Amino acid sequence: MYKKVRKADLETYKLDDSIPYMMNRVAGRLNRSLEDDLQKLGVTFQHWRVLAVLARGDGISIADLSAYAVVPHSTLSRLLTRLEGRKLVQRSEETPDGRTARVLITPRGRKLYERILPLATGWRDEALVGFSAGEKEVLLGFLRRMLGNLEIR
Amino acid sequence: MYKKVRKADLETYKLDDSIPYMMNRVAGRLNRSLEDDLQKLGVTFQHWRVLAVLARGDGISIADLSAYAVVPHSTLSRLLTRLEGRKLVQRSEETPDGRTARVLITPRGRKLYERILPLATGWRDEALVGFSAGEKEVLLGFLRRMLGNLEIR
DNA sequence: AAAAGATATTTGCATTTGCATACGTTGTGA
DNA sequence: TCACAACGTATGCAAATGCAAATATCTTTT
Repeated sequence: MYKKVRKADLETYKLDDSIPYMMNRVAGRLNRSLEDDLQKLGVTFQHWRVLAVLARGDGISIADLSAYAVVPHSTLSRLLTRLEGRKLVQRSEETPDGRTARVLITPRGRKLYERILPLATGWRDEALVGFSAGEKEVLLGFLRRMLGNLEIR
Repeated sequence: MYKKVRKADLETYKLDDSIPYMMNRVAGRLNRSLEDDLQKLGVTFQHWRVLAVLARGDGISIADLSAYAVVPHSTLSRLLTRLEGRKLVQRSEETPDGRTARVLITPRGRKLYERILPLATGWRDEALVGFSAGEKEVLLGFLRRMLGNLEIR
């Protein structure tokens, strides 16, 4: 047995009132804006995501990186190979475990990250024009709670 | 001349404190969860997005659909061809303009939409556990403001 | 301690993606 | 009204994607 669509849902459901939809729209536009900037640097949005995660904390496994960067394992594996080819990241030699990888960001990668960061924060600020510090904090709190709710139990 | 990375930014910038990053994580997890459900129905998340937009309002152009569904034109064009093959949508014969298309959702497409809707709202509700009605309204307001800020001036 | 099961990553393969471009249609200025 | 710019959509092509399966390593069971 699966949930039936309640008639009320069907009638009242409006896309613009849907939080997931609106989040996708906002995130999508934000990502696309940054992507346009990144293209001039010969970088992909995915590249940026990986670099940003690694810049925060090096030496994590591909599985963890996959979760943080919101990219499937298989995609990430090849993405890393490409990034390694450009000397932006590096699969560490010394792993804690024969199967687990430790992905590191190179100085070159970190430099690129620092080059991109202001572009990213610029678009963030653009999106948040008119938001008070308090409002931003509330929004961040909401997002953290949502992520917590969705975390694997 | 381009903005320099302020040292403070570099030191204090934490990924978990980044609203765009957190939005991508939340949206990403939400999308992936729904994707798993959709796979069993032989449908893609992109299919759902298109159907959801069309269910709200038929007969829009591909350009508009592209904006609402957050999918590039070229991708959407072929996506529609596939959906048309499955009789879920239809490019209308009578267009207002020789170039502009009018995309319609078929009864079959609408039925599928109604089948999927409870799955989507289910994940939304899961993410919003513990949120009061007021909080949801505030969050939605934030998202609308952000989208407004990013709209082409 | 060998076999079976878990876990982490990679790879084969068919599909999808999106940039650049082409195509057909409509609007505009000389 | 004839060129020519602007617009909306489709397509060629190279690259990226992701599911499923393979590989390699570690863990548990018997």
